[in-house]
Amino acid sequence: MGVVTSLQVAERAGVSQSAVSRVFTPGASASAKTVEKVKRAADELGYRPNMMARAMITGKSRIIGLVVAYLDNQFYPLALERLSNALQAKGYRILVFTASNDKAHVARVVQELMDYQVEGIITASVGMSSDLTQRCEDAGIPIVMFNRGQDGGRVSSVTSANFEGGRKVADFMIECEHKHIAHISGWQGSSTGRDRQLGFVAGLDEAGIVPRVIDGMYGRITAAAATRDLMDRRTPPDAIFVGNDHMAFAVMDCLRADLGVSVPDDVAVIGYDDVPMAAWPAYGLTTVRQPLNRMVDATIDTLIAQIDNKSVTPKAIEIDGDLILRTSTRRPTKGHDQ
Amino acid sequence: MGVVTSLQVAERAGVSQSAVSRVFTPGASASAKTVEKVKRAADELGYRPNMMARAMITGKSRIIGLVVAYLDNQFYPLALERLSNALQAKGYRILVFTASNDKAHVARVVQELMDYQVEGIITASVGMSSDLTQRCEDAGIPIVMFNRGQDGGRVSSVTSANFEGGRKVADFMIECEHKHIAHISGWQGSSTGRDRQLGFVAGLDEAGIVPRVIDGMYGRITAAAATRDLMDRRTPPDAIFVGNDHMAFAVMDCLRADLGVSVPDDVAVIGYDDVPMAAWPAYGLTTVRQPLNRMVDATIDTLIAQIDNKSVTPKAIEIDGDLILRTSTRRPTKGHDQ
DNA sequence: ATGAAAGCGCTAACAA
DNA sequence: TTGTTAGCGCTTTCAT
Repeated sequence: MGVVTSLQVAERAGVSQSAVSRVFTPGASASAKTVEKVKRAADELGYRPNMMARAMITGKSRIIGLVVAYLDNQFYPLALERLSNALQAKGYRILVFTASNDKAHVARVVQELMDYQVEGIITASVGMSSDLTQRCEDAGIPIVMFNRGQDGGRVSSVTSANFEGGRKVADFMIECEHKHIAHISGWQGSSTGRDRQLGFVAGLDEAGIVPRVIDGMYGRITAAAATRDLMDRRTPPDAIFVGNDHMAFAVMDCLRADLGVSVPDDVAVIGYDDVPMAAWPAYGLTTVRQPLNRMVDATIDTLIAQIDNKSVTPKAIEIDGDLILRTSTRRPTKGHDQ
Repeated sequence: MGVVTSLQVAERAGVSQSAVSRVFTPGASASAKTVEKVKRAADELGYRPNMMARAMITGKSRIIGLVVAYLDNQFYPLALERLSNALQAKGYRILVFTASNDKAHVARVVQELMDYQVEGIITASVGMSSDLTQRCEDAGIPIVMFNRGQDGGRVSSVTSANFEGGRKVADFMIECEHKHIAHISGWQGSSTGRDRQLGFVAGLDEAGIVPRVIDGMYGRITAAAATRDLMDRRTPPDAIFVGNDHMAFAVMDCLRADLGVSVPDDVAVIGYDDVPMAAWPAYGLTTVRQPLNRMVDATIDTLIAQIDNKSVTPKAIEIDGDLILRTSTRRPTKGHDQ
């Protein structure tokens, strides 16, 4: 039957129970002979240490909590996969919760994670209320927000340089001499959505251009509706910056299939993220790359640093990403500086 | 500081520690007055039961292990999201591991899951060796394989009716009077890949057609290579059945962008899964639907039944899915029966 | 309905 | 290096 205890192994190996424990504890010492005897007995019995019991004693569960919202935007499954792999490689397990962007829901879920004594929490693209942040701090559980910032700066976050990213798109559109520019923004309830828009607007402002802006809410349907709205105006845009790739695909679909508009000839479209699909020929989406691997590495490094040394202060990390030129835009007419 | 124990709550509430335990134990009894006192004290102290300790005693961790392979095929993130939501709703948490399709890797990962005393395991599209199956059985841990079958029938599995699905595609192609038919199959190391191919070949056989078959290995690059291979022949196919949507998109990209071939005019393409992207106008992929929600429900029901009653026998559940007609195929020239 | 007491399987001092 | 001992925070008899 399944449950073999260290005591049974000890009896079979003819040593004390603590000897068994030591053999299976990474930083412990036992004579080669003891190790040999114990390992043999353990193998014969099919013994494996009970991680729950170990976690209870040590206070270290070796589990990281991951809170993630919707998985229909390809960026997140990929982030999840990378985070999972990297964490596994470092000996951590992942307890996953899905949560909507509703703060109350997130709070419930984070609370549950804390009940499981997770050593740290990563939230991927969900917002945290500041009292929730406080509770985690009180409980001594480090948090890193992935792809979302937080105003207070009381919690670590890893994002791409969203403001600069938005500005890069603006600069490019100016070079291309687009005149009628629109922005279907990321959800304005998210820092990423706001920052990209802010950078974009600031960049266009230098050329004296004020874009039309509609909140796309990170959804396909809302983005398509926004597209139709934009194109119905007397002077439809000749370039649209979309708050992320996921929406940009919907925008391109709407433009081409519903409205019969050509991309990039009639309208240029630029996204944000550079998910793999952006490179597929069906879209060829020009977009600002979020360097996923570097973001994941930064997230994990930050989290583990905070786990190992609770006193390190939270920091907001921004990782720079390039504008990747593809076929959803034309080449600039002027030279592209730098 | 974070750690508040039931003992501290007991002292503050002026009751015994066991009283506190009972108040927080679902099936226990305490007087309204005690409940009131304890809840108030717990709130003031910010007490929450330690799930690790509880799990250690009861042997019920309320955790389900989930082993998943690659997340780049949209079908899996969606499945993960649905499984996660449904399991959360039933009070279970999910410990996620990513594993390659390498049996040794899967074995390691499942073993680790067992170390955490998970109450059950779901494997999504990864294969299990039979001795691993045996070990889980010995440990009394139920397993359900999602979207993969197992020959022995010693473990439960939930799949779509893959053989019938393949046959439906064959019937449709025959109705459309396609003559030169090819199949870029799912990985032949997977039951799903094999069953779909078997059904397809069997269906075509009734019309005396033998398709050209290449293993697409579930990858974009391999699928594109297979496409090029097929189209280079003296008599290129006029219809291709692709083992899943993920590859089918690559096939369509290759056909249209690389080879300048029209879909469906020159070649019809049919996929398998019906991921959301299949309905996007850029592809409009005709495909066999795998009813995700029903598959998820069946998976969870089966798993929980086995957890609640260890003696229920494993069963292989197959869920029927329709062929969804879109623009990657022409309408049949003959009437479509039924 | 309640409290006292005995562990769950393990780690971590402490002696030896 | 080893065994002995004392818990980790909780659930669960067993009396009361």
